[in-house]
Amino acid sequence: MRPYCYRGRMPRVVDHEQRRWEIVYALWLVIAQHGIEGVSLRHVAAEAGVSMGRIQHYFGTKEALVLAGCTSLVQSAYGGYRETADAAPRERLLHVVSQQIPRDDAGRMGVSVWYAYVAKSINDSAVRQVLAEARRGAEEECVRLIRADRDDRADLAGAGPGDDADDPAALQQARRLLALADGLTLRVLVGDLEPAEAVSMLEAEVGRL
Amino acid sequence: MRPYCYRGRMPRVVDHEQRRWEIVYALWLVIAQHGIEGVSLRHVAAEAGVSMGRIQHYFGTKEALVLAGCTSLVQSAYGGYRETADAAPRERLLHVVSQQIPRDDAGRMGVSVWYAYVAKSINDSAVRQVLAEARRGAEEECVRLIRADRDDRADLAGAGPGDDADDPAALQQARRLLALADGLTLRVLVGDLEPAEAVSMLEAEVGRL
DNA sequence: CCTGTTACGATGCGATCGTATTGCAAAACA
DNA sequence: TGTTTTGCAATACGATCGCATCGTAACAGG
Repeated sequence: MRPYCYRGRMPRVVDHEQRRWEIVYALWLVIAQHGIEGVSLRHVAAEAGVSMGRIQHYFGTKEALVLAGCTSLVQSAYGGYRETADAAPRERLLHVVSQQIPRDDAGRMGVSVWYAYVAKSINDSAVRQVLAEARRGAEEECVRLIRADRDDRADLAGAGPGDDADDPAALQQARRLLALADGLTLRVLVGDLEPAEAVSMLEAEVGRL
Repeated sequence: MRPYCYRGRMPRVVDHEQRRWEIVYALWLVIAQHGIEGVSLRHVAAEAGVSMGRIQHYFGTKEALVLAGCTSLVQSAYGGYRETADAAPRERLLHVVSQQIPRDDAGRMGVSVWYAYVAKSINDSAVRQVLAEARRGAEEECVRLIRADRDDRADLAGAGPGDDADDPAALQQARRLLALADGLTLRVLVGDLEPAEAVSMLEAEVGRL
């Protein structure tokens, strides 16, 4: 996002990514505490301890800031998933569906922000596209994990992997798991359900594959 | 909510409930189209074709109006459920969990508004209490329906009803069904899932009880 | 040192917000 | 026919909003 003709000149060197991240994190705090309604450039600036001018400099408009907060949230979740790369498919599957269950205050904040964006996505097409892409990615990854897990167990039984055509059974399983995880997450978030119970329900569901 | 010493004097007779409902319906339209962020007294007044003064007269403050829209939404859903009073438990159960799946534009509007309130409930304790009470009611009703359905089938097999102690199995089934319905509803709402597929998944889930 | 570019704080503007206030028309009662 | 009470439209007000603009400090290259 530099000027079109960047040739190495950059006075006043600062870490742009660091600055942007500080502001996005403050944005998340504001959303978690006051909802998306409570987001104003002044509030975010105060929470981050910076001036409004800085936010304008790095994000331009409020809409761009809010959207950047959404993409950062998605990428942060994806980063957490990649750290499980060397686990068994079944463990990774359980991580995908139960990672969002809020267990501590940090988790509560993340999932509060996520739900705020979900609601916003109903009326905001840019946010909707970001979340739709993330959901499609999660769905496809779940399908892969379900098939990998099934193949693992088929190998134990001496059979080869199934056909590679699209797998409606696995797709439906994935959708069911993810939808169930979303619903349980909400109930934990509003205090209607204990985190442990939600996780154990998801474990049971994954175990029945 | 009349003056404390009402003795039948009431000039300028109007139907208060009708007036309130017109305003609440306009509020729902605004929420469905622009989200809760887009709610302002002026917008709602314009959508309802009335003056701001009337909204102030009937609801006082914006916060009270938004909360009234929430309780009206809950009661409207409850009214829809009571119309199924003379159906079999299993049919009623399917209605409870699949009624919120949006099938037409009216359904989409209702569930958009509902999701907006869900997100708001994270930071608004009054809304949270209304939704929590509704959720608890739905959960208890589902438990009743699941047990009634089970007893029906036990009667066919010649056995009596089970014990009346709290039923952890039925409770967990109810929670799982409702959470799954919430997650599927969201996916249909944002266009990631066809309504028919969501309903058929819920039918399969209810059928496996 | 000089010049150019970047980073960003400070400030101002017009729009919009929720709400308090005011005033008046219509209807019930005296 | 007043009088009173209600229903509501109109408007005024102060706060807050997003954003544009301006000024300047910091630094790189010449």
